[in-house]
Amino acid sequence: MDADFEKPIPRRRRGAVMSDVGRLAGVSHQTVSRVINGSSHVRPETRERVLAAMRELDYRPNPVARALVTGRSNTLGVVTFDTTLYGPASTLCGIERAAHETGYFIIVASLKALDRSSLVDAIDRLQLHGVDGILVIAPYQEAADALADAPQRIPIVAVEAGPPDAVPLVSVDQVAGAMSATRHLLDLGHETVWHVAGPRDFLEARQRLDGWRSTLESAGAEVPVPLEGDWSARAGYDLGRRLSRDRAVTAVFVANDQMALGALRAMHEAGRAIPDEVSIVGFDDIPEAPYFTPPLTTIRQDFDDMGSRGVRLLLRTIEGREPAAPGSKVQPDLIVRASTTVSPRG
Amino acid sequence: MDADFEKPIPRRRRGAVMSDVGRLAGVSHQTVSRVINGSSHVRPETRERVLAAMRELDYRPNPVARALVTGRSNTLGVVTFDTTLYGPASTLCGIERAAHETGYFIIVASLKALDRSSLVDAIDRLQLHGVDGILVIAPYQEAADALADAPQRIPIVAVEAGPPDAVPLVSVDQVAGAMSATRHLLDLGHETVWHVAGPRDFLEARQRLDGWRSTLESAGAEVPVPLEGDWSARAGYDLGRRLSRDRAVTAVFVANDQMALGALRAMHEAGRAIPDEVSIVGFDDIPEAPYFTPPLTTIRQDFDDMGSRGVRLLLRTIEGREPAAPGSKVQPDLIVRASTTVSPRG
DNA sequence: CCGGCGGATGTTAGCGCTAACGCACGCTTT
DNA sequence: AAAGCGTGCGTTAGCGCTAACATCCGCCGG
Repeated sequence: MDADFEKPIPRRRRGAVMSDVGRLAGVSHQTVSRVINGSSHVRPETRERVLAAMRELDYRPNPVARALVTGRSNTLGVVTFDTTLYGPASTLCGIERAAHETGYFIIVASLKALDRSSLVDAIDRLQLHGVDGILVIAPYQEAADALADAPQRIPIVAVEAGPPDAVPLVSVDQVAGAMSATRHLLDLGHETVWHVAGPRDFLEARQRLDGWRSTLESAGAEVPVPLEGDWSARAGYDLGRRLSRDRAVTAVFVANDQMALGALRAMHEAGRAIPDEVSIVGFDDIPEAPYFTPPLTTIRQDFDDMGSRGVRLLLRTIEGREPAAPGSKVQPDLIVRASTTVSPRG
Repeated sequence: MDADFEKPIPRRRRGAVMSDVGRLAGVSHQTVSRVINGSSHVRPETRERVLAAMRELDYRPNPVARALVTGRSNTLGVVTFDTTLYGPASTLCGIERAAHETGYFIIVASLKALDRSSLVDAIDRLQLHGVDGILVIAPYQEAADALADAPQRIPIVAVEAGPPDAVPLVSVDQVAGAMSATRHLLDLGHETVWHVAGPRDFLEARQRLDGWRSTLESAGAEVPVPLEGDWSARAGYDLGRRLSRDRAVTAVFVANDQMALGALRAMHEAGRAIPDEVSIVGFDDIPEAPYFTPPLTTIRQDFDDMGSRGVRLLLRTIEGREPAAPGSKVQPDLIVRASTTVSPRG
């Protein structure tokens, strides 16, 4: 007993805790807490002493303990599905950067399957883990549906694509992008434009398809049957071969740059000159696009920016300002390079 | 007092907690804890009742509270530096997948600067946040140095590259990869092989450089002055233009596929036929490499696998089996495609 | 001269969980 | 039959922090 009493210093395996700081500064742990949380009711002199003690002990508050009591963790959850695709990967990167700048951590939950239960499950797990808000990068129909009727106990923002009105959404205007790609080709004198679409369960793929179709229709051009790929260069190649056999094809709008690369390759192998015989437009403007053979005309999406805008929106919601901000939609840019030119029949 | 006694149900804003489950099952909250943690000292019948109560209340344990008391969080930290590069992005993806499969969460801290303090800082923040272990993807010299003398209170594993012996390392044998690339070119009859290297502060860039140089030296070939790029297609293009002006250049080993793409483009523009006049080998085997013009001969690295092996190693260390496993090094594969052929002077 | 008020601080309760011990019970051992 | 021991639970302390209240003190007006 006495022995215990003689050594009041409980040697911790971890760093100093709040009461250690308090003891050294001659105040209670609560005053230390006040200093940390910027309470105004602390005498400047006391504050200084506490700050000095914190420095001396190299004290850092324990976020886990704080999270337990406040229910807030300074952590944002991100639900994503396939981080190797250029879009999601860049978006994630932008999110991370933006979160980091505002002092938040990012915790990632990736989906194993594309069904609704796995999306709900991921949101659930993140929530349980104490995140303050969630960003969802899951631009396909199932996810959007699931998101629309998921129980939302904490703020959620969808990035890239999502259900129309259920949650705030930060996205690029896919329809407008597809329209300007198609219009660009039409303006070059092509009678019509073929389309290599993305997987039909991807919202973006559908929107690009819609933009393409409507532009063709309103221009009175024939609407060819669209082909459907899986975003990969391989799919673009396979589909490109099909297209290369049809001499009527002079212009193709491909739903992303990787598939466009494959298409470029297929055309080249088939002896179809690009852009002289066939013009091709991609979508995304990946960093490599200017170095394709030929350099690819494409639609630029700023994923990085989208990520950071998503974070800012989410943070605003969390901080309680806007209860349900509507989100925002950015216009993409057409980047004209060497893969498109006037129609050979013009 | 009596009023309080009458309403023992404290309506919670969040879900049920352990004692709610206990109350419903007619046991103490501790017994619920035992059931959850699989203690053997619970009667099967009691266990069933607890399980039923959990199901009825849709109870899920609070990981934050658990983390506070155990000091373990089922969360792994990942320190990364630029997730848009193919390598780190894929590795991160592999890590995420592997972690997810074993029930761990991933929390990401990306470095803003490439100096040592920011690496130490990132590790620190992750640690504070309660992660159980950390994976570092920071394949450049500064980071390796910082890692080597960082205070390691929790298990750390380096992935892709790191300090030789300070921490367990999971990596691909870069030197061997560079050697097989260079040897491939030499075997095709090229007198020597030029090199477009990565940034010199990247460990991988140096190792590839070393492998290239040593192969040339041991073959008695002349060692040209290597060029240094920043991994981007643009750099590959700029450097490729330089190389294209020198008619002596018939074989180039480029340190990654993106730069190789730029080099391909530059050669093409300069009218240098590939592979007939100039052969080019890349490194990484990104998914688009087979669709370049021409399809790129390259060295395949399995990043995804590396990520998951990193996680497994880390988990083994955390679980306390191997205290300091040495890590492992995988051999990369040479993938021969159409960008290389026999020397035009052969 | 005293009640009152508000600024600066301390004390007390938890947040939801696990660890450590306590204790009754039934069974074996000497 | 007394002592021992393992099983199946309950009780009690925290983990490190914040929120809410309690307390002290100096200064004001009535």
